[in-house]
Amino acid sequence: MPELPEVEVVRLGLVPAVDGATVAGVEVLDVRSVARHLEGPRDFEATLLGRRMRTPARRGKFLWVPLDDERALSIHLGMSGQVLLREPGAPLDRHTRVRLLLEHPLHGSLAVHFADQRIFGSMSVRPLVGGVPDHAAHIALDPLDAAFDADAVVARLRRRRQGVKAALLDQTLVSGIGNIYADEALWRARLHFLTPAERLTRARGRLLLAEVQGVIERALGEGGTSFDAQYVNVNGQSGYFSRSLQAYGQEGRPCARCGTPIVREAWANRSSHRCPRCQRRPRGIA
DNA sequence: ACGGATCCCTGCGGGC
DNA sequence: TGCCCGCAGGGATCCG
Repeated sequence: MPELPEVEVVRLGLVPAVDGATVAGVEVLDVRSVARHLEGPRDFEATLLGRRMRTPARRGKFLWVPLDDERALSIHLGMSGQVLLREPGAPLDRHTRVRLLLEHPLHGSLAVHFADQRIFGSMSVRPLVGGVPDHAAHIALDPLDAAFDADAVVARLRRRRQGVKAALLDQTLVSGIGNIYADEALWRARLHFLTPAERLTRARGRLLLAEVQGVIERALGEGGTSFDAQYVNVNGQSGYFSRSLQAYGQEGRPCARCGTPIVREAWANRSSHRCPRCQRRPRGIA
């Protein structure tokens, strides 16, 4: 479920809790949640135990906690993952799949619950390659990265024949964008999701990326997008950006620009939302 | 290179 | 009430 802003909210919540903490306990409650730890659940537990944690980092939707041994605890929230900070011995949250016990030199003991309803998310310990977990090596920089080069991304975008939404969702081109923020950025840029990326002018491409950046920053400022209790921060609280959505989930509601009802269309086994007037189907596209 | 389908899962809300 | 269906914010992989 979570996209870049939601993952960043989780990362920010984790920083003070885990930076400098030592892992004092690890319990895998559902082995499926550590399937990406190739050495198995027992190794996951043994490997983490006693490790000191450093400042959590993120690229796109990948989140990780660097350890004291050139590896990192890698966390991907998938569609329904949550990282929750709890008192030690606190009752398990629903769908808790992994529980960590940490000892922090300043804050004392703390439990970390990894809860995940659908188990598309995962935890694993992975070697860091160039500062990034090896299984995220193919992920492109995200729009919040200091080294993000918008012009370079636009240049690559304009070489793609695929529809612009498919390009935005391709994590090897630019990372962190999911279905919500793709629809929001396209609405802001007044682009139909099937517009071939190669048809964008350089200026239009830059504008689109600026809209991506803008919507991500605003969402982050609101604590992310929550539709229900599914996406929450490390303290179990929802974000407020769902109030500001203009396209995603707005089927039948008037477009904020022109009043035409927003439509929802099936696309690539998911949904796309757009204003049929502001975001016209491009010529020659069925 | 790209679109599309499939799989990994659980749970919800709507329609009948 | 109960059952079936569609749907859900991700992504790896395979096929054509």
